[in-house]
Amino acid sequence: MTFTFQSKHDHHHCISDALDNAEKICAERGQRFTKIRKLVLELIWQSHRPIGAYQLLPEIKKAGFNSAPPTVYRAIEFLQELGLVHQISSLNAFIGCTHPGHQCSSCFLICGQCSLAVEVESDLLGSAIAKVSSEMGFKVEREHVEIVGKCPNCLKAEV
Amino acid sequence: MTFTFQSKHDHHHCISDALDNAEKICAERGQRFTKIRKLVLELIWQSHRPIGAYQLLPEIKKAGFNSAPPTVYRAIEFLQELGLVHQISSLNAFIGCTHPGHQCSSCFLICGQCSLAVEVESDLLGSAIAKVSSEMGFKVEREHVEIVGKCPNCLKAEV
DNA sequence: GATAAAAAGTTATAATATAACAATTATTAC
DNA sequence: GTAATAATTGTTATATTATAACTTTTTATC
Repeated sequence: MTFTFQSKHDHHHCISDALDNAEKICAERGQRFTKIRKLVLELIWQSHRPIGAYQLLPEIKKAGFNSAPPTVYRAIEFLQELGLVHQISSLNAFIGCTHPGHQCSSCFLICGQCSLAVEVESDLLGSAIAKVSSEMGFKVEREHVEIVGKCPNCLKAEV
Repeated sequence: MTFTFQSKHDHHHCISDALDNAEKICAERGQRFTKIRKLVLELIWQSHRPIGAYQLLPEIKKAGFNSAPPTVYRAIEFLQELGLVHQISSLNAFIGCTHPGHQCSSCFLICGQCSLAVEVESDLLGSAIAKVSSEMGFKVEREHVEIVGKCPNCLKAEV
């Protein structure tokens, strides 16, 4: 049921799933899922496109919160630490995690045209990284795998 | 002869190799390897650590060039387009390419402690990315694979 | 309810990157 | 060789992204 570039899907379901999941994970870890944190997560989940921190500020203001940068960065940091949000470094942007709690390696397929991004888990990828690292005597802590290209929708539209 | 976290190597050789290579690639492509471009490449190659654009500015000034940000960003952009330099997005930094001209997928192993970074080529990684992408109907254009962790030197020093 | 801890508000600023236009240098055509 | 053209670099200003430091408010604990 995860998003796979197919344009037809019930996105409200994506959002509510993400929020429910967050609620659960916060509870498990004894962390507070405050209004701002929830709002920021919801705003990040407004689409399957990575979104910049500053783009969230106006909406946060509309919702009646303080909308200075630290507000949104603090919420994002919190969400990242719980694995609910990922940073897409090459875009200076953030996206909701579609596999929260999973240990498996994942990568982001990011369309350079429409900006849609899909997170894909892959054991093959994980083992490739593990092999490369162990051969170098390197101990992996974090992985950032961002693949930029064209999504199937944009490829189809090209013809 | 590529750097692999082993601390003992003739780094002057790394630098001169990189500059020679750049010279050759520029010639092949009919591009001008100007003084600034050469200097910036040399400065980026001063170590095997990703370096920020602003860190280069003082050295550029010392060398008697204009040292406003556009100077260095333009040179970096040029070098990136020729595949001589890579951006490490997660650090907002740049590093010299150790496999210029190669088509193979590569990833960066970045030590979170000493900041040393090694670029490793891997067919296994390439095929994992190819598989994941093709399954999604996604056409790959660029890959950013950044693995953060601990290098063998820092692991050894830990005990 | 008092106390301590956590979170959010607030102000200021740091760090990174680019836009826009002018001046210079190199290349090409004649 | 010189004029015209293109490429590169200089320069000024500013946009974008992110964090530091301190205050106030809210929540949890005793």
